[in-house]
Parts: sequence; structure tokens; C-alpha cells
Amino acid sequence: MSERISEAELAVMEVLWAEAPLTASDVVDRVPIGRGWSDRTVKTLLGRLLAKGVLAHVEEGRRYLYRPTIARADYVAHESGRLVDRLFGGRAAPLVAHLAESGQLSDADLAELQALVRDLRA
Amino acid sequence: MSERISEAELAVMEVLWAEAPLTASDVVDRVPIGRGWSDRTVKTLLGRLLAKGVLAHVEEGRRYLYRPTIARADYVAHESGRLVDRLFGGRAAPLVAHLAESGQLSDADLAELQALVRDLRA
DNA sequence: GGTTATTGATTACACCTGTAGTCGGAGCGT
DNA sequence: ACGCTCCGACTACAGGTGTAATCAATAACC
Repeated sequence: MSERISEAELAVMEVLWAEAPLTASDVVDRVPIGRGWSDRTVKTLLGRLLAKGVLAHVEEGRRYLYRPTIARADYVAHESGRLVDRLFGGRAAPLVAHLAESGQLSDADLAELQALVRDLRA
Repeated sequence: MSERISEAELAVMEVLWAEAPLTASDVVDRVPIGRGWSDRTVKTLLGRLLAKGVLAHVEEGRRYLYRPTIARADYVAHESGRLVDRLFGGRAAPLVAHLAESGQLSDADLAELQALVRDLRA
């Protein structure tokens, strides 16, 4: 459940969150080319993710089909919560304030946020 | 500049962001008790942070005075940006949407955000 | 049927991280 | 001046991570 997913492992999870189940070679083909990983590396990561329990695999003939056991939304919630806890004392509003102040929110983002917050407060 | 600060190291940085400059033993005294660290551990972390260039030290008689070389706000901006890049494709609005949807924003947070966004868009 | 290609399992290895211990020199007490 | 103490520098060591190579079983090819 709560094993940490490393940066490299996340790239593999993203592939499987986008499409699953997949075979190991399918995953290799879909990992962003920029990573420059060999197929062995991807295989290792799949193995570690299995060991961490965040992937499951079922036999499909001579190979395995891999599939996430946790939802991306849950992972994202977990990681967002960790960041908010570590850097903002557990309060989310200061994070947004910070993003805004450090210019990481575009006008479009702000417009979107305004609509979002309005709806949420309704 | 851009060396990563680990979780344990962050606890030391927080002490020095709260108050600086400090001697090593001052830092030891101020690290959250819950960590249960020996003074050696804290010293090691200070050394690693020096090596990473995020701390500087000047001699003060028999000992050193340590002081951050990067601002907490810059670090926070960097880490927030990383999270947003990794999990939300670089767009911050979905983060906020996510925090809201997963119930991590209180009514007070939402009110605060609404005011914040209104001001920012003015 | 023996050889080769695939695929998963096991092993490797260096660097980072958490968590310290040891060594050596500079004052301090007497 | 001598040993005790405090501090910083160096060393240690296991577990995680990035990045792979090797091994073994099986399937496919000729």
C-alpha cells in the first residue's frame, strides 16, 4: 500500500495508468524515449513495483500482463498531501498562495481557479 | 544550487531557516525531539548540506556558525514546481482542483483562496 | 531435435540516505 | 605540562535507487 514510489518507478506507473494491462515489452515501448532506458531497466522497475505491491501481474501465455493496483488519483492525493505537510504545515491554501506569488500560475490558471473555487463554495 | 535536499536534511534546514546563524550544537538542540537523532547524525547532515552548497559556515572562535545559502521560499517554489511537473503536467490549477476534490481544502481555505485569486486577478 | 531468441528471475554495482562511530587537534582544569 | 573534553573531519554500514548484465526456462526456427 504505502511503499514509496521512486521517480524512475513513477515513469513506469504512468505508462500503466494510461493503459493497462500491458506486457513488459509494451511498457518498455511506451516509456518516454527521453529516459533512454534499456529494456532491462524497465523490467527491474516492474519487478520492484510488483514487490511494493502497487502493480499486479497475471500470466498471459508465456508472459505477464501488468496492471496497477492503486489508482493514480490516490497516489496523487498521497503525494500532494506529503508535500503540503512537509512544506506548508499541512495547510493547502499557503501552497496555492505560494504558487501564485512565485508566478507559477498563469492568467488562465487563475481564471480556472476562480471558477473552481466559486463552484466549490456554492 | 540545485542539489536535492533529502527528508532528514530538510529538518536541519528548517532549523536554520527559522534562526541563523547557529553553531552545530545549537542546531542539535533545536532539531525536533521526535527525530531522536544523536548529535553525530545532525553533524553529518550539516556536513552534507555544506557539501551540497545549501549551507555555508564561518568560523566563530572554536566552532562554526552555519547559515543557509538558499531562501526557504526558493526551495519551496522549487519543490512545489517539481510536484506540479511530475503529477500535474506542469499545470498548477489541476493540483488545486485535486486538493479540493479530495477534501484537503477546508471552507476557510476556500474562502482564503477565493480572496487570494480575486486579488491576483485584479 | 538442436540452436537461437524471448522473457522473467537473479545478481551487480555505484551513489544517495539515514544513522551513527572513531580519530585527532585545541582549549580547560589542576 | 597532562589528561579530559569538545568539536570538526573522516569512516562505516545497511537499505533504497538508477541502471543494467547474466542466467535459466521456454518457445520458435530451421
